[in-house]
Amino acid sequence: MAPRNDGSVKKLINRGAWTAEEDQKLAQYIEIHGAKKWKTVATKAGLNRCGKSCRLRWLNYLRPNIKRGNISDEEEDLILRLHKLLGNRWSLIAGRLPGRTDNEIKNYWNSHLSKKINQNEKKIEILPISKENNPQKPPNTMQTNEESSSEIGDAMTNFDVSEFLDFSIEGSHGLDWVNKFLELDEDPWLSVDKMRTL
DNA sequence: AACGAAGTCAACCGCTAATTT
DNA sequence: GAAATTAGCGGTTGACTTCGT
Repeated sequence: MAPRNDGSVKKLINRGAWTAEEDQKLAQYIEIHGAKKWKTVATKAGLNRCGKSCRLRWLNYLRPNIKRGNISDEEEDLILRLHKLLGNRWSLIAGRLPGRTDNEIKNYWNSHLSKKINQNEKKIEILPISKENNPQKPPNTMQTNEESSSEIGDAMTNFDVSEFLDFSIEGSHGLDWVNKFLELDEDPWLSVDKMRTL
């Protein structure tokens, strides 16, 4: 990505894509001094970048244990389900997917999953309403988060949000918690498997 | 092979919340 | 308690890549 030209002549702050040299400088500095006070990191590491940019680069790319590559089916399931529960709270969703960043999940959602859901919505719209299929709900229940608030509300009555958001709970990054919280989602109209087959 | 459209994703922006002075 | 600073979040942008014609 080429550096952007915002017309500023006061201070030539680097923008755009990071070079390998910048990455190395940032990683080395953080290894020694830790990842805090990003403004200081930017200057002390000898980076002609703003602190914000350094933080983002570290969190989304340089941080250890970053998982790179394709999102697995299991992870996709998780994202879909968590999004249903949490909405666009990407950092919370990312917190439940070890090695994945909020930015990555947000991008994945916008480029892959939102389309799938839209397609599914359209499919469901043209289906005739059938009590056999879903005696309790109309077919058009693949709604947005705003629209689904009542459903989320129902789910919320069955689980403790604060507990859900408490990352100190042992095993919160494992799969046990997934079972605990997401078994709630038994709605056949929202089956992730269904969406994947689209 | 050339071109435009669509998709992808790293990075930036603006805002709010939290923390420090 | 107020102001300043820092951290963090979600939305958006735009360069690059891939795909279709």
